[in-house]
Amino acid sequence: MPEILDPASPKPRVRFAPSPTGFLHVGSARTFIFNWLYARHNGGTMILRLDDTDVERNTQASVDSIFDGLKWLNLGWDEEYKQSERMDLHRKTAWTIFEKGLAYRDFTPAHTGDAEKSGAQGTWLFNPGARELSRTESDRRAAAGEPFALRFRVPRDGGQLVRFADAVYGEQVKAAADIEDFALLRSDGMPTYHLASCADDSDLRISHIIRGQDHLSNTYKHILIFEAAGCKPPQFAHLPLLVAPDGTKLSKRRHGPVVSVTTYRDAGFLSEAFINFLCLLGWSPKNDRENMSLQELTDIFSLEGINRSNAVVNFKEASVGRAPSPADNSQISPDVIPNPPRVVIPPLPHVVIPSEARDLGLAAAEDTFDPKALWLNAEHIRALPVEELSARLLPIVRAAGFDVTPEKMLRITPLIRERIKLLRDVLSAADFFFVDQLPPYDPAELIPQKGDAAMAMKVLSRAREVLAKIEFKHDPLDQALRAAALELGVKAGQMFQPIRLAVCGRKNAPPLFETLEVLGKETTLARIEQALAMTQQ
RNA sequence: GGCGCUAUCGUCUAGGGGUUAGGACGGAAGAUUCUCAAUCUUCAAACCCGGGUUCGAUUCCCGGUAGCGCUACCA
Repeated sequence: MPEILDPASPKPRVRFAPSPTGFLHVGSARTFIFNWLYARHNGGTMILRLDDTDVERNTQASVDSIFDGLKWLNLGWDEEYKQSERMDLHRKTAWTIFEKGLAYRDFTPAHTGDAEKSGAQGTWLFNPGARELSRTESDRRAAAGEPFALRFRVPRDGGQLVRFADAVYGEQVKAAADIEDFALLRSDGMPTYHLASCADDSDLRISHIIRGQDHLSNTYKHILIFEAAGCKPPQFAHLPLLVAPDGTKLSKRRHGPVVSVTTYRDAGFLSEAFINFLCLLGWSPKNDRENMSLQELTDIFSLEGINRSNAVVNFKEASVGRAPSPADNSQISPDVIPNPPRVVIPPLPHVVIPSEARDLGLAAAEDTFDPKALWLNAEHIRALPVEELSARLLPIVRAAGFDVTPEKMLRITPLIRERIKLLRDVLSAADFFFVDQLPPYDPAELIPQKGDAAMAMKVLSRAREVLAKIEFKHDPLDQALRAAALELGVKAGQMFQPIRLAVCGRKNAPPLFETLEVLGKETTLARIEQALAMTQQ
């Protein structure tokens, strides 16, 4: 419940007001973040309000999805409301406007749709005759039970102008004559978005409305409502839209799950990196800083840094886990599906055969997201203390079916920390630490650069001897294996590479000595043994 | 169709009447290391078009074009 604040308080009150008609997408998430940042920067209040006045399209699944996404963002909010529980207020506001003569009943049946829309020339402003209906006539028909919508009586003459100052887009002016008589109440008595939104913003004493630019032209209507209701309009700040690489607005149908916040979560983004990334779209600190912590963002965020042109989220379209579509032939529109299918999950190492396939699986996920988001995520991963990163990795590894102790994970983490861009990459980057049995690999890969099968044999058998009798610590391993290489007359690289392959099952892996140290003598020797057996065939 | 908003490298952006138009991601090349990654160095890459104002416009003004938004008893 709202705390009672001094109405003259300089502390801003902002709100994020999603309508639960689809999953939380990245554009909405950014709006939430900017509101939150503004509130926190100024010591204000962040309000979450579910704008659920469209009973037809609202779904509980969507509400869940929005909370899912916001929970992951982990920013929190101070107050929470649901518009559907405040309809008395909305209606009261509507009738107040009506009593002032600034709204009228329109008994015209609702537009049935696109029929006239396609062929429409010019702009529809109001239904003929409705505006002029006398109050007594209007009251009589209403009393007789005739359905009507309540419409705002937009001033039609005198060349009136509606104006407001937008913190981002500057002074905005529009001729009232160009604004249609929009509805306040539907014929079923339900408030419309415009009415409910303004009534609530005023009642909740919202000081700043920070929202998508798609509402810029709606704002004139809102100004009209605020004024008709006798309220002072809040400050407005419209945000440039986030669009897809093709320039169109983000949509699940067209662009797939990449537009959903939960996709980023499931792919292994750190929420702080995701937030950082979103902040850089349409806003700039103007000092070339890019990699920023939440605290830094909070400290330097300001409305002045917001720019006016749309920003593209540079993802690769539809390369991410396309809906398993033909299977689910649900009739609901794709935009309404609350939790889109997850990203292609890199196949589990112990299931997959060729290492190329593994790499491809990973590449698919990485190619999907905006490269900058990936880079920032990698930066944030590296900035995390090892303990923290390890703790975040562990549940992912376990969920993939590997039994790893926190202690072992903590030893593995420093080895892969600079090699992963997404948390999920741990599965492909550290797979060989988790499995008992390495997936099969081509024995030909054991052959070192500028070497042959004989050299591989020679190196591996020598390694087997040497490793059997030394301590598995970085320095001794380093010295012993280099010495062995010297004895055998091969280059260090030619010595290390067959061992790496035998032990990791692939060519690219973390540094050898650290790896052996974590893997331990027993596993290492067993894998070298296996490799030797393979080269013999 | 009407009304509105926007326009700097591929992408995110800084800048602003005179600049070698800056940074970042991504790309390319090189250095480095036992591979990969990380790191470092270097390179390629942009002011939508046309008028006007001005000694001088990428910057200011107008027009065009393009993109986007609104134009519902959706939000």
